[in-house]
Formats: sequence, C-alpha cells, structure tokens
Amino acid sequence: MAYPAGHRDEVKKKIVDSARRLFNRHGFDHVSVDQIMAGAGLTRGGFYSYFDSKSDLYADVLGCFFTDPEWKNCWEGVEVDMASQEAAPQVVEAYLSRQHFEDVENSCPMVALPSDVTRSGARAKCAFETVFKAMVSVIERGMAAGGKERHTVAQATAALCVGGMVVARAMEDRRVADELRGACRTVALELGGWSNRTNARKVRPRRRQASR
Amino acid sequence: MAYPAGHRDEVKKKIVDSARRLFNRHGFDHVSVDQIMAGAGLTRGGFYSYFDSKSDLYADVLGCFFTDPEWKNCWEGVEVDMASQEAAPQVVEAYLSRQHFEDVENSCPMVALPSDVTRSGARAKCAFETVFKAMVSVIERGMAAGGKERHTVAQATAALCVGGMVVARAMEDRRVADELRGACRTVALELGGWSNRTNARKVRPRRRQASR
DNA sequence: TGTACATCAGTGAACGCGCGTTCACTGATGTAC
DNA sequence: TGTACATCAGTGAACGCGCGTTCACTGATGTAC
Repeated sequence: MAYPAGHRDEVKKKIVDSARRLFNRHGFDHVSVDQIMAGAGLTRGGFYSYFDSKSDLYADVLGCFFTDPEWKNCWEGVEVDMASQEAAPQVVEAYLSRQHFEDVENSCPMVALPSDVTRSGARAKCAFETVFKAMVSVIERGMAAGGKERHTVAQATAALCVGGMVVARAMEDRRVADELRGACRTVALELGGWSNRTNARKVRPRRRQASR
Repeated sequence: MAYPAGHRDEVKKKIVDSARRLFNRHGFDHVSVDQIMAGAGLTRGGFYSYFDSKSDLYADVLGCFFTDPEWKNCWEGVEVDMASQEAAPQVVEAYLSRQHFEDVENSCPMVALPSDVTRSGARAKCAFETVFKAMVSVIERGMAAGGKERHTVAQATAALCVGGMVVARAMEDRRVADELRGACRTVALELGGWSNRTNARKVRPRRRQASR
C-alpha cells in the first residue's frame, strides 16, 4: 500500500466536514465541488475517487448529526450523556438557543437543509429520518409521563424545535425571530414537563463576565 | 395604449402562479425562467419586461399565501372566513392534512421553501415573515384562553404545524411521516384547546363514498 | 366602415458564465532487495 | 542503509451542458382620420 491505513478515511472525513459547513451555510446547489475540496485542502479532481457524485456526498453529510458520536461538539453547553434523562431539556434549549440560531455552519441539518432533502433521493431522506428519530428518542427518554401519549408528545416536541428554528431563520426581523424562539422554548419545555427547572441558563453560552 | 388596461396584470399573475407551482415542487434553483414562462403560456424573452430578475419574482410568489385573498382555494375543505374563531382549528387540521402533505404544488411556501428563503434577500424574508404572522393571527384568534400566554402558545402552535410538515416531507418512510403528522395534529389541537371538537373530519377531503 | 399608423407585448437567437464530471498525468509514499 | 520500483492519492486542463440575461426584431392591438 502506498499510503498508511486510515489515510483515506481521514481525508474522506475532512471532505464531509467541509461539505457539511458549506451546505449548511449556502445550501446544496450553491456549493461547488471546487469549494468543498478547497475547504478540505484539496483540489477538484480528487473528489471522484471518494464519492460517485456530488449528491452521493449528501447523505453522508446529513448523517453526521445526532447519530455521529462527535455531534455534541457542535453545541457547546450540551455536556450530558445523550442516554441520560437530563439530556432532553438541554437538547431542547440548545436547539432553540441563540447560539444554534447564529452558528449556521454547525447547525443541525434538519434546520438548514429540509427543503433540499425533500427534493433529494431515498438515501438523503433516510438519513434525515434517522436524525429526527434520534432526536425524538432523546426527548422521549427525558419525559416523565408514561403511556403511549409520551411518544406522541415527544414527536411533536421535536417537530416544534425544528419548526421554530426553521421559521426563525427565514425571518427578516431579528426581534420577531427571537420572540418566536422564546415561545417555542417555553411551550416545548412545558410539553416535556421541564418548565420548573432552575438550571435553565446552563446551556446558553455565557456572553460576558458580570460587568458590574 | 396598444393593449387593454389590466392585460399586464393578468399576465403577471399567470407568471407568478406558474412560478409558485414550479418553485413549490422543485425549489428555486431547479426551475428555469424558460419553464416558468412556458407554464404561463409564454416564452423566455418576455420575462424581463415583468421582473428585474428571477429572484425578484421570488418575493411575489411567497406573498400569495395567507395574505392573498385567494389563498384559500389552495386547500379544499377550508371554507370558513379567516376572521372567524372557527377558522383556527380548521387551518391547523388542513395544514397537517394528507392533502397538504401530498399536494406539493399548492403547498404553503413556508413548508416547501424555508431553506431557500433563509438564504435569500430581505424581500423574500419579509414576505415569509408576513405569511407566518398571518398564520399566527388566525390561530390566536381561535384560542379561548386570554392573557399574554395566548400569543406565545399561538406562535408555538404555528411553528409546530410548519415544522411537522417540513419534517414529514423530508422523510423516506410514508408511515413514519403519517404518524408524525398525526402526533403534531393531536398536540396542536390540544395547545389551542380544540381537542374535543366533533367535526374533526370536516376538513379532510373525502376519499371515496362509503363502499359498504 | 375602412385604411394607415403608433405602440408595445411577446419572440427566439445569441452570449457568457459557472459547474459537474472526466482523464491523462504527476509525485508522494511504502516496499523489495 | 541505500536504491529502484510499484502503487495510487491527488492534480488541473478540458469538455459539455444548462441557465440567466440581453437585444434586435415581429406582429397583435387599439386609435386617428
């Protein structure tokens, strides 16, 4: 072998990561293979030895949220094990946080790319579905009430988080968007039964040290 | 004047309508000016006497839902005056209905085009914002409970409707998407206080006459 | 009513650009001896 | 340790295509007389 084992995997990961950031920011159609490869420190031609086509890349990019063990790194402040009960309200708050609103590059792909996925093929849709189911699982695990209603409410709560962010991002007036995020946060926490938590500020990045 | 007054307005409307259907189905970038004009029964060249550019069309297309007096035609089954209290639960159910899920061409643009709008200019975002606010208004008007919480819950309910449809459309497995729509419908109706309605089937298009 | 005319809605060929994809080639790497 | 070699990761020029936009032109319409 001309190159050490694992070399290709590393490079492939770099390409996917570059693509994830660019797709999140500009959408599938407004990102060129040139840009993706440049973002990974490579040039155009090599792309096709890693992927069959540009759209082949797409599903790989979508899968790297929730299901990827490293996805947590995208949101500072979420430090709890995803399997624990406490993860649920943290995920809800992080999802609707100002940080997630602003950090488009590291955004959840369900917020940044849903229209693109809707018009894509089965692989991309499957990846999207998997990501959403993972989010529902985390939320459901953190809910107190049992019964079959729990799954229903968990699904709706996840849809509320995604919908709130999607709509907020598409608005022109920042204050209206902020208000919407706040409303979704309040209602989502109520739905999950986490309204009375005291550590609500924990997942927000600290803006500045107290100045007074 | 060489042509009757109102002629240009009629033609412009045809172009916007053709664009709305095509954008909803394929997204802004996958629709060409040729296709839009062909859909309106015209040819390429005339486009630029009606619009400055392709993206100039965009905001006009977005505005034709909720704010356009004819938008109701897009959803059969919603027959109530938008100003009445009864409109709210009907809109929620119609929004999350199978018909809206399937009829992509006549879909609400907030479901079909949110990612596109996020990356667009101020005009498109303003139009999106207006449409969302109109939806929130209809929902809030139909809610019983007063107080400032009413607005909060109305905003979240609207976001839940949009989010539920956006996510459902991006899924591969039809049954999972149906389940999600159902869950969002249940929770949205509960949030608005409309759970005990008896005319729940009213807004669903009748599939077939009773066969037994 | 009929004819000549002015207006302007609509046409379609042409231009230029960017992008996805291909492919013959380069050169970095580990291996054999 | 040092040299020749085989492998294959990465390069970048080139191709073909589609699309947004422009523009000189056509022809349909209402108006003046």
